[in-house]
This record gives sequence, C-alpha cells and structure tokens, in this order.
Amino acid sequence: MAAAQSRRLPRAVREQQMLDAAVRVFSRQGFHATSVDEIAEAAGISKPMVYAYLGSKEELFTACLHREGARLMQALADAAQPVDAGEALGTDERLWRALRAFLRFVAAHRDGWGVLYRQARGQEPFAAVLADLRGQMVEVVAGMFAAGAAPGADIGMAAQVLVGAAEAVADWLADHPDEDPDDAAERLMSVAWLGTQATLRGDRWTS
Amino acid sequence: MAAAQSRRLPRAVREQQMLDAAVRVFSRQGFHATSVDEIAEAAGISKPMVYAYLGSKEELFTACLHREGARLMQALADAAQPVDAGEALGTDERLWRALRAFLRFVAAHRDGWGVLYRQARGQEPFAAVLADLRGQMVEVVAGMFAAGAAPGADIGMAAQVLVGAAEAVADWLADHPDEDPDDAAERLMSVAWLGTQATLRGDRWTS
Amino acid sequence: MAAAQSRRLPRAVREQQMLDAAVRVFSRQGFHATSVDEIAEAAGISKPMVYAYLGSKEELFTACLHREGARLMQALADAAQPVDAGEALGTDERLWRALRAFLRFVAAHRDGWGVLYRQARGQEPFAAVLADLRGQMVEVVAGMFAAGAAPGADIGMAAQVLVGAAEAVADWLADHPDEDPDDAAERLMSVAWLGTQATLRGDRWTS
Amino acid sequence: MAAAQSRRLPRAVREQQMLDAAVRVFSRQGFHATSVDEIAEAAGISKPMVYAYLGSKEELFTACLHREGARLMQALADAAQPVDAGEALGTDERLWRALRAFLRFVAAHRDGWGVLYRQARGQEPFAAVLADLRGQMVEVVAGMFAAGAAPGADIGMAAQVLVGAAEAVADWLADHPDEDPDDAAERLMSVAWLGTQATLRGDRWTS
DNA sequence: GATGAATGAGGATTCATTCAT
DNA sequence: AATGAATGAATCCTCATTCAT
Repeated sequence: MAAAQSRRLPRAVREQQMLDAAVRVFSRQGFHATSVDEIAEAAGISKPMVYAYLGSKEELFTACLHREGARLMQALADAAQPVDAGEALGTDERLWRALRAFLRFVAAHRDGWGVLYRQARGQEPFAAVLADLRGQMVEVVAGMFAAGAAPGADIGMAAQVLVGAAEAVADWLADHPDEDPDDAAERLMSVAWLGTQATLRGDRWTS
Repeated sequence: MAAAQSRRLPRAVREQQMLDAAVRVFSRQGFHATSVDEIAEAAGISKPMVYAYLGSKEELFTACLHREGARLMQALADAAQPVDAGEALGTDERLWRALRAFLRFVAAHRDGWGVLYRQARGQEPFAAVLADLRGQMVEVVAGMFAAGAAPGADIGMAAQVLVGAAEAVADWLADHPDEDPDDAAERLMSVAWLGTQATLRGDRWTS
Repeated sequence: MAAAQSRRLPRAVREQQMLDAAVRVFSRQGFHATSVDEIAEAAGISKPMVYAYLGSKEELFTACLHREGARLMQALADAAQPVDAGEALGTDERLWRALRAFLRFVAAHRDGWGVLYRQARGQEPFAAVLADLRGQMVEVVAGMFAAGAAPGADIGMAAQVLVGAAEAVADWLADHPDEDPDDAAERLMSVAWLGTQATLRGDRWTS
Repeated sequence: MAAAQSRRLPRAVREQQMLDAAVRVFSRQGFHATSVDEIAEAAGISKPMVYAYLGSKEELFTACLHREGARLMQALADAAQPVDAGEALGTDERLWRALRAFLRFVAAHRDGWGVLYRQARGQEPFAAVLADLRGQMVEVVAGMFAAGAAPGADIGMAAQVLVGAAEAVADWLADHPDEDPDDAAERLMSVAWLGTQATLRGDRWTS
C-alpha cells in the first residue's frame, strides 16, 4: 500500500499526528469539553497510545500550546528577517511586515489561534502560557518602537495597544475565512501606524 | 447581629446571591471546571435551589453572561449622558468618557470581565453572547466616529482597533488590581485618539 | 364566581380531586416515573396539600388502587343484582351481565384500568393489591360456575381462563377507545361460554 | 478452581452476563426502581462497563426485552416443528404443543416473563415491544385456527381469548414455582379447546 | 388552610487513566 | 508497538419530603 496512514510509524511522526488532531479538536471544544477518546479517534489511534506518547491530557494540551505558540513566534521572527541582508528597514516597514505575518499566520492556522487565544485564556494552568506569549509579542513590538522614539513617549502603552488591536483583527479574521489577511493587515496598519507614529513623536492627548 | 443573611429569603434576592456566587466562581475556573456544587456552596445554599431558580448549569452560566453584559453596556450608556443637558460633546470627549467608563467598570467588576471575556470565549454556545456584546460595542464606537469623519475614512477598522486596544488594556487591568483605571484610560486615550483622529481625517498609510 | 375549582373546598372533595388527578397521571406514567409535583399540578393544588391529605406518595398510589379496585368490584356487584327481585337468572345470563359490566367499566374508566392492571403489576408493594383483586374476581366467577357443574368439572381452571380472557379483551379495549364494549362483550361471551359450558358439563380434552 | 469467571472476558460473554443480571433484577424491581449500580453489581462488573457495552439504562432494558421476547418466540416456533417430517398435525395437536411450550418456557424463564409481561406493561417506550410480541402470538394462534374453521367463525376473538387465557395461567404459574407446567397446560387445553372447537365450528351464544 | 422556600439523598452518565494481552 | 477491557471518581440533575410563614 502506497500511502494511507498506515500503522507502525516512527514515534516523531505519530506525535505530530496526535498534536494535529488535538489542536483541531481542542480548538473547537476546549480543554474540558474534549475527551481523550475524541482526540484518539481524531488521530486514528487508540487511547493508550496518547498516554504513552504525550502523557496526561493536561500535558497534551500544554504540548499543543507550546507547538502552536512556537510556530507563531517563528512566523514573526521570519518576518523580521530582511530579504536582503544589508537592507535597513524603517520602523513602519518592520511593523508592517510583522502585522502581515501575524495575520497570515492566524488565517492559515485557525485552530492554533483557537487553542492559544480562545481556549487557554481563562483556564489555569494554561493561561500562563498565553500570557507569556503575549508578553513576548509586546516586547518585540516595544523593541521596534524603541528605535527613534522621542524621550517620554509612552512606548509601553503604544505596544500594548498595537498588540491588542492586532489580536482583535486576528480574532475577527479567524471567524471570517473568506477575508484576505493581507488586506486586513493593510487596513490595520493604516489605522494603527498613524497613532503609533504620533505617540512615538511624543504627542499626547489631554482632556 | 443585625441582619445576617438568614435563610428563607424571597426568590429575587436568592437569585442575585446565586448569580453573584456563580460569576465569582465561573470567572476563576471556567464553565466546565466548575461544579454546580461549588456554586451552591459559594452562594450559601443547597444545590437544588440553583436548579429550582436558574434551571440548568448552562442556563446559569448564560444568566451570568447576560447580567454582566447588561451591566457593562449600562455603564457605557451612562457615560454617554452629558452631565449638563444642553452640553454638546466633541467626539474626543465622548470617546474619552466611554473609555474611562469601560476601564472603571472592568476594574470594579473583575469577575464579570473574567466570565465574559475569558470564559465565554471559545465555549459554545456562550461565545455567541460575547460576540454579540463586542459587536454592540464596536457599533457604539463606530457611531461616535461617524460624526465628522472624512468621506472614505475607514471607520469600521478604526472602531474595531479601538475596541481591541481597550480590551487589551482592560485585560491587563483585570490582572493588576493596584493599577488606577483612570490613569490607564488616559494613557490609552492618548495613544488611541491620535491614530483615530488621523484616520477620521482620512489619512492613510501605504507601504 | 359560579363554578371554577375555587379554593377552600371541603376536605372530601379535595381528596377526590387529587385522586382523580393521581389516577390520570399514574395511569400514563407509572408510579416511579411520576413526581408528586406533577400530580399536585394536575390537581391544581400545591404539593404540601397532597402530603397533608393523602400522606406519602406510596400511600397516594395505594389510595388510587383501592378506590379504582372498589369501583370495579362495585360495578360487578351491581351487575349481579337481578332487575326484578323475584327473577332467577341462569348461569349464562349472570356471566353475560358480569362480562358486560366489566368491559363497560374498563371502557369508561381507562385510567383506572391502567393503574390497576398495567402499573401495579410488577411493582411491589402494589402488586399484592392487584393480585387480591384478581383473586376476588376469580372467586366470583367460580361461584357462578359452581351452581349446576358436573362433579369433577375443573371449575378453578375454567374461572381462571375466563378471567384471563376477559382481561385480555379489556386490555385491548382500553387501547381502542372507539370500540363498543357491549359488542366486545358479546363476542367474548360467545367464544367463552361455549367452552365454559362444555367444561362445566364435565367434558375434557385429551391428547 | 478450573475456570472461575475471571475478569478480562471477551465482549460477547460479558454482554450476556450483563443481560442475565439485568433480566433478573429488572424482573423483580421494575425499570425505574432498579439502579444501574445494582445491575452492575449483580453482573459482577463495574458500572461503566454496562454503559460501554449496552448504552443507556433504557437501551439495556430494551435489550432485555428483545432477548427474552426472541427466546419466547423461538420456543413457540420450535414447538410447531413436527418431530416426524412427514407428520400432519391436527389443529388441536398443534395448539396443545404450543400451549405446552409456552407454559414450559414461562416456568423455566420466570424472570424473562417478569420483564416482558409485568414490567414492560405500562412503561413507555417499552410497552410497544410487549404489544408487538402479543400481536405476534395472536397472529400465530389465529393462523392455526384458520385451517378448517367454518366461514363466519370469530377467529380473531377466539385467538385473543386463547392467548389471554394462556397468559393468565402463565402469570399464575410464574408465581407458583412448584406447579408443573405440563399439568397446567393440560388443564388449560382441556378448558380452552372445547370452546375453541365450538367457535371454529361456527357456534354462537346469544342472550 | 395553604404555599413558597429549602434540602438530603440518590441515580444516570461520563471520563481520565491503567493493565493484561 | 498497540489495544480491548476495565474502573474509581466525579458531575449533572431530580425527587420525596418538610418547615416557616
């Protein structure tokens, strides 16, 4: 038999299959509403295999979070790499690439988004993983902003606002499979950059 | 002891007690991880009363969502009322009041925030209630922006971004009880308004 | 207000109303599948009244059985009374009247039949009440047969068979509200009497 | 100990053990008064196994009804087989064999009788299974009678009466373990056949 | 006399997890 | 390597029954 998910696969492959299935199911139903049976079935293997490879249900969910989180961060890291080695990118260009990469990732990995941002949210002990991820993203963005910001500019808030805005658009995108992520990214950038720019310049609003 | 919440209370009172307890517990543990027993205990009554008054666990959770959602919307509505009847408020003033009211509400009702934004998220059939709530908020904000916007200004995206940014700050506030909501509101407004203003003016960013 | 089941009724009336409701509901759902709440609602009163008047759920069910059983036996007793005081009835005439009375009763009191013959059946401690009732009926029939039976005639079996046959027809009648009980009685009598007659004559079948 | 019903048995075996236990317990206590725990204990296994193999309590009860009903019908079908292939049996001989088989079955499977005829009676959705079974039996008997009956003979009523009579005797037999089913069958046949014969001949009784 | 409020107890069902094969 | 068989422990929900008003 040529292909077909035959048995006797090497461990690494099996584990990825399980994680694929787990992310898919967890994303739709959440941690508690999903039974290990369902995941085993979705992965096309028997329940004891799940335990043999990934440990407990909790460890399984955590493994999902880490894999998807790592993928997301990797996508952002890749976006930061200048195509041309010597190229020096402006802040806006770097932000634009990051936003686009972020939204592209979400559009391409809806289930990963679901597990990370919708299911891990209020669910201890998983919420910490998401909090950490968000923290990293805010850091990254703040790092971009730091270059060339006026002294006293509220970089922290600017970064937090930008990440929050991006998440809101991403969440909307996750529920609208027909929307184009690049389009959304451009509209988001357009709105977000103007404010960011002003903020970094040191402007303030006062009542 | 003067009053002491003795037993044998009228239905309306007991129902509110139950909802208070339910919001508190659900907010920390989520729908599935919370047992009706826990809620009954937290409310100081026996489990059958919960079922007698609020129906099933699902209906109970939904009741929580609706009560907290209504309170939040009410807080926003109240903020929109000009103190002085004849007063005509500028867009920035109205937005500022709304943001401040929003963050004050979250700071004062952390549990309500938790149920609505962290627990209802990916959990059907509750997610729809949250989606509806967010939709209303975006509408409200878009309504504010509509007045005096340049033709072609991307009001929709501006509103979505603003709500997303506010939610991100609110979520942070919910986890930092010592922060001052008014302070956060001012910083948020400062960053958000500049971008909004530019957007409403019709400005755009292009790569 | 002229009629309407107003409150403040004398106890005896209330009790009958409750029993009416109870027989109706128990008949359809059985003892265990019926809650006292349902009966109270069907009777249009509150639950504590049921307990105040009829005692426990078990006593309530027993009361139903006794009332309906007594009514059935009374119907049979009435049928045995010759219209004309001096009249001497033949065995077939007496049997015919009894069968007709029995089937008329069932057709007119379907719920009573249901409680007695369908719900009390295998349900200790109620089965005993039904067993007793059936015993009485077999006795009555055997009594009819005793007059003029040949020595050695298997009166016991004849009576049991006749009662069984009548019950089968009654059960069928209870499920077919449009059938005429007198009609059924005549067909039943026609079949049953021929065998009975032969049996009482002392005839036997041997393989 | 040679075998001893040790744990870790194949599914088919366990299912039969469960059904055996279930028929036994349901027969004595009825559907509602029996807990799944009791059945599991009676079967010597844990409750989740019952659910794993037989589904819900309702499905379990239905499975009991079907197994016992099928056994009963099989017993009747076997009785209809002439011992000698060429043998042509008279109507009375065929009826006699059927009655004897029926009563033997009941005497040998008291619990099966109890579930079918006493517990399924008024209990929807189980009553339908019993009604169906009785319908089949009446059909079978009517089929026997059809051969050689006079035109206009009330075959339907004759069959119904006969089945009713047989059930009455069976019910009595189920409660009297010391009685001999063959004996009872002979007495029943003796009484029932005379009437049947006359009815099939076209005789009628009129008041 | 009548009822809304309240609960202890129990029952159906599911699930994470393990073991024997 | 892989799985069918098995269960302890919860969890949702209902119900008969009582009491304070």
